[in-house]
Amino acid sequence: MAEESNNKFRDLLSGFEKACRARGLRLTHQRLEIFKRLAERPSHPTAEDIYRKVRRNLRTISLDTVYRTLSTFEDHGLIRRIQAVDNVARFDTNLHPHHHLICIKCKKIEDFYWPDFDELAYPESATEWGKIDSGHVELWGYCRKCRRKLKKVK
Amino acid sequence: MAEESNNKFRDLLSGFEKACRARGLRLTHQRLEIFKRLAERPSHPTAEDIYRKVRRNLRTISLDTVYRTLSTFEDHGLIRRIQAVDNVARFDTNLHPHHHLICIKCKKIEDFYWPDFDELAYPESATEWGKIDSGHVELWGYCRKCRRKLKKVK
DNA sequence: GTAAATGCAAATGATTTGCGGCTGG
DNA sequence: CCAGCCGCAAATCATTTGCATTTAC
Repeated sequence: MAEESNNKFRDLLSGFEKACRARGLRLTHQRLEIFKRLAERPSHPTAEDIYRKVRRNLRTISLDTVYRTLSTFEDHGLIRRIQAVDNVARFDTNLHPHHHLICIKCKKIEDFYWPDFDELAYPESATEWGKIDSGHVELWGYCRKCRRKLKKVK
Repeated sequence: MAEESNNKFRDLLSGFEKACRARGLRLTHQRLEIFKRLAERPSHPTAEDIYRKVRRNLRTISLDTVYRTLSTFEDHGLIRRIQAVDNVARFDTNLHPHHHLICIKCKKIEDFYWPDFDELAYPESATEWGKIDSGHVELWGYCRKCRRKLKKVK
């Protein structure tokens, strides 16, 4: 249980429990386990990824519970859904405002921060459209690893 | 055929034909029809949307041909795929650099332009990641129509 | 005790694929 | 002519849903 030694992890967990109580969400084993696996690493797992991880500790959990739980978490603003590539939803536990780098080749998604963008005022065409809630950037390109591979082929 | 009277449309079409020839893509009725229906309006149709439209002129076309054709067009950079909401791919025929406004409620996607963003230099964290090809912004919020509805409920 | 959450199995919906026949170049 | 394309039907893959049972509070 390397996780227990991690203060940040414990904070996330107690924050999660508080948020659930505040919203009347029941603290089930399944939800706790899913949240833990989400919080332990800032990756962008699919529902299947989470399912595989969670199953190690909760042998009987079902995939549809994972789907339902992820949707619930999303509805309550505890996680963010990324629907950018390959028709598979990925989930982002990084709730700080941030942006995504997506590799055209390997489809991996990485987070990055961009203060200059965050400070930019939205253009009129956007504010006229309606009430903007949030904005984020997707940068598409070739990650270092895939670039290296492409060069070899040439 | 209102389309024939439209010069912009004719230019798009002849550009398309030229691009196909240059790439060795056969100019089939299906491809032409699909391209025409895509080019006639700058919306963000799904494969189904296109299929319904194209069927009016090409009664025997099949949905899988539409899927295949859209993928082919995408591979050749003739259209852009938008995978942002609801697990349905939408296709964008606007090839000029632009960005998207997405309504949280009705999920409609609208284009907008943002020169200030386009001029912004990518941050170091991004350029270090790899070679960036393109960048675009998604702004999420409530469009005017949905906002009006929400206010009524309150 | 009771509403909410889960597990199971089956349904759904978008997208893809194998294959035999058609057709543009 | 013949590789590339198409239509058809069936498969696949992610995600959702109905329902009976279990569980957190």
